[in-house]
Amino acid sequence: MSWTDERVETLKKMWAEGKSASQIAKELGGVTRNAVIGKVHRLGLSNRTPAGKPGEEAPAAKPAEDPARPSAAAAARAEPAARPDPAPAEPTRPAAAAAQSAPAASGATNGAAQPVAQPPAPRRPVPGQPLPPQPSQSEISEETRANLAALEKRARKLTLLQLTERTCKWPIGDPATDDFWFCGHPTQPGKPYCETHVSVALQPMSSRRDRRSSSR
DNA sequence: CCCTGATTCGC
DNA sequence: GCGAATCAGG
Repeated sequence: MSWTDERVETLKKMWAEGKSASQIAKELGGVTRNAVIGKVHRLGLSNRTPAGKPGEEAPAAKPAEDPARPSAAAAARAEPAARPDPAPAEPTRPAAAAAQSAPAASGATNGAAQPVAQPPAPRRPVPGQPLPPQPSQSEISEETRANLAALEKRARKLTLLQLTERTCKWPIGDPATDDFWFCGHPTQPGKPYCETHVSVALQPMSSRRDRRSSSR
């Protein structure tokens, strides 16, 4: 793969937007983040990270870093309440993450899975009242729920910025407060969540398999 | 460990 | 010019 004018332009645009080299590399395809970084340097557009290397002068400005990030809290608080997919690292193409995870999960299982469970985002762990009445808690077994509770306590408490393809993106806590983080445990290959959260996010087709065989 | 960008150097 | 290998910080 070569650096066509088009690809270079995409590179420039994304780099200016504060995208990381690995993100750009994935977007372009056919190149590694090293290639992207190398190209960035050859193009002359460099200064971006304050923590680059010692022995150099102190950077003057750090643009595109903040303006692209602060939407993290907003995006996180808006999405997870409705759907267990905060679309963490793709502000440009929110549909990409969903389109990527959903089919992958449904195809990986038995071809019959659908996002049904909702993350416990709006819930708050209150001492003395750990489990308020929740009639619409889907069809998650008590065992699984206990499993989740235990898992959340062991969460790595990753921030939005630390999420990658291999960190579980299950939101935990209340996005409106700072009691909010992401599970962060290793994901199942090709899936957005860890094994436990995959089991609650992507449930197999409903428990009703009774078919009235009219024929005969 | 995971991530990030920076630099080097053989191609 | 290119980018893998390596380095270095978080």
